[in-house]
Amino acid sequence: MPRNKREQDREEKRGEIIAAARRLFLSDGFEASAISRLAQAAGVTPNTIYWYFKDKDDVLVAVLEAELAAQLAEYQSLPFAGLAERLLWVVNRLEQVSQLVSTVHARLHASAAVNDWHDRFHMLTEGLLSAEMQNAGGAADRIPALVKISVFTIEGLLAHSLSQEEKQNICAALVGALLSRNSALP
Amino acid sequence: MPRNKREQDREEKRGEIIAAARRLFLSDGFEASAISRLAQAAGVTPNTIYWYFKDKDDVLVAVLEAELAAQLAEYQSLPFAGLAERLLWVVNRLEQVSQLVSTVHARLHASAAVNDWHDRFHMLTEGLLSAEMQNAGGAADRIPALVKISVFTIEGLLAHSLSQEEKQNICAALVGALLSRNSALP
DNA sequence: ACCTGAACACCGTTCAAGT
DNA sequence: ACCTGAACACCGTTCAAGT
Repeated sequence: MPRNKREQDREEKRGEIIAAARRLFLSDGFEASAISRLAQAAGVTPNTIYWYFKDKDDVLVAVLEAELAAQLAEYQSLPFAGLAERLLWVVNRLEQVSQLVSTVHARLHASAAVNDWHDRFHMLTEGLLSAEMQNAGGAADRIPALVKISVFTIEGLLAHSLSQEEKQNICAALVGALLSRNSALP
Repeated sequence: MPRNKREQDREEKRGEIIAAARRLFLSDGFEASAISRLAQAAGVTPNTIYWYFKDKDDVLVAVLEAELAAQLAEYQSLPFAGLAERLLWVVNRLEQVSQLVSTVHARLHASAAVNDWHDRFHMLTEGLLSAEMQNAGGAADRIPALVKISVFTIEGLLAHSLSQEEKQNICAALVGALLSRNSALP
């Protein structure tokens, strides 16, 4: 957090650019959101963006960090503890920012910064899911692979637009597989 | 197939451009393969590409169609019939063109042509996998969701670079879930 | 029908110059 | 420290002109 007026101003301006970028990225997508349009939406000149950010992918990472921080705060204070409930909450939240999710996967191979953020995100979320599963009494040795399958299934649900019915069937089948005798989760 | 000399020439030239594009897309990625470089690799002028293809995404779709046709021919004449064996073969083949897989997902939202091809590809492959599962004696009503989870897991394996050990664990867990009592596949 | 040279509009990014 | 105007190199794509 800022330690003086100058830094506070800087953070404010950065925050405005990030907010404008988030809006544009979500509505039009990363590629269709030119730096010039982004600057216009934030009320600055295109090259001003480069005073606050290294490049366009750096703006994306800043948007992702802000979004993650906000969602994580909500997640921590969720009023329910069940695995299935918490999983569904996460999927619903991710669905609202699915445009960002696909952008991350699209920029992964072009930007080291996005790749790093993506790695950290997976470690964090898979750590959380792993903890939830252990909490639910799963056998420790089977959990890592089941976590990956769960995460990949969620990513697949987000990337491919499916009907509500299909989504429910898939979620039910996934939870069924997680809870089956075979996977040693009660 | 071409019906006269003229059409044959046309198909030949098209094929050369497609071959050059496949090479570049796989080694450098779609975005890094500028039309100008693609033209140079094929021995033509940039705007000649536009005589044979509508736009850059149309070149991508042509590459995908050629690749799919080639792989499908091999798949049909596979010497083994086991579900796990055939699944592993598909994953290994997809891994060698994972750059194309991620490109498809990246262009999905920007190009209607790529989106259409992707839809057809999923219908085809999910149809095949569904048939393999029924062949293995799975309960018909549970198959669609399990197919989706399998496909999403494969896509996840391709998109996120994992160690060989992790991949094996995930594949084993997936097959375990497919074959479990719960999923009604013997 | 096929291919080219030259141009167009746009992109992300840089830089010297201002305050 | 912060911001701008102007430019740079590059991109996908188009088009009039040639054969």
